Amino acid sequence: MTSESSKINAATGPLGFAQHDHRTCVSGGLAAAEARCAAEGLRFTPVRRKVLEILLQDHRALGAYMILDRLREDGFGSQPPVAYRALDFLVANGLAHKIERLNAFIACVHPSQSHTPAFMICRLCDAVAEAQSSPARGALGDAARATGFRIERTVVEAEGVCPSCVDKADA
Amino acid sequence: MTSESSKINAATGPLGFAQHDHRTCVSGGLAAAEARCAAEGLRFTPVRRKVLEILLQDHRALGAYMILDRLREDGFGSQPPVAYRALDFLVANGLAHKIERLNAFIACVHPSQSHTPAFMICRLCDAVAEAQSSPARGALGDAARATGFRIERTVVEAEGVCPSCVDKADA
DNA sequence: GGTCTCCATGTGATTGTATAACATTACATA
DNA sequence: TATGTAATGTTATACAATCACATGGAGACC
Repeated sequence: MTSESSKINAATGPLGFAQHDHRTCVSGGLAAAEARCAAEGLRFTPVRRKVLEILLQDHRALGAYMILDRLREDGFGSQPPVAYRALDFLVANGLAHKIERLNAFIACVHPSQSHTPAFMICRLCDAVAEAQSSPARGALGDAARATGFRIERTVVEAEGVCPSCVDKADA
Repeated sequence: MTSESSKINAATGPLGFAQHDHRTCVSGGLAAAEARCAAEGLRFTPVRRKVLEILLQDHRALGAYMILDRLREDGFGSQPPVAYRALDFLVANGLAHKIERLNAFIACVHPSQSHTPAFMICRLCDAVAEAQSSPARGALGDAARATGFRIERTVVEAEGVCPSCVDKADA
């Protein structure tokens, strides 16, 4: 990673590219996950919790091996399957998302409701914001209906420049 | 690759999941690429041509190392950068697309016009159909405008079941 | 309490995807 | 012919993902 130093500081950076009190993101996210797992009889084990905590610390997508490094620092297993299994669990249960464009993962910002997420990825600072989408309502949905394709899942990711990087570029 | 045997035969399979005369796909695609490169002063070199030809043979996304194998068979260089550079050229000039969900590549079905493609990926037979999309007009565009995010490129991919696999499942 | 079973965790090894770094070749043109 | 540039080629390596198998703990059941 060559550009780590130019990245935003998550503690003061954007969530949905907006300023916010970042402390509540981690604690709130963990609490919400805990509640959801309890409600649905899922096992929110230490590794899974730790991985979600790691993801919640940044509004940015993390690669599996970055996560693995942090797991190792905290005394967890450090082989790839440890991270991938926890990530699979989190993604399967809507607590995290995979950003296909980056082959990387990010915590979900509203894990309570079921949703079809869309992402905005800043190519300058790597920040990622989650939005709602309903691709099945637009041109894609029309094409699917026309051909008889049955949509089960959609990936919607926009790459571009986030507001704060736009400002910096203009300045 | 475990599921090669269960895949459709491209020669009789769907394009946009519709039956068609597949012979014209390869020759027509190559001719269109040739014309476009000539018109824009791009160099349609032997490797680039071969890679496009390989992609045009299937309406399905091919991984880089699959492409590399076929390049080797035809006496081209067989190291990763050979394939990746040709693919970069094709993608940059709208002659092919990357399917992020699959980390794989597919020939563009209408390379003449500039467009924002969307893809429908069949999880049963791996066929991929290209459609149009205009994500900036929907919920994602609203979110981007609301936050000030400047969209430069979008990835829209739907995973599901294509019409012919739906039929087989029902039968 | 025992012990069985299931699931999660852990490890080592392997496969697949992508790029960095650098040497060489092909070609246009001055 | 000399020169600049784009394309090709090679080696090596980083990053992403999965396979196969061993271990261990939590809860169900007797």
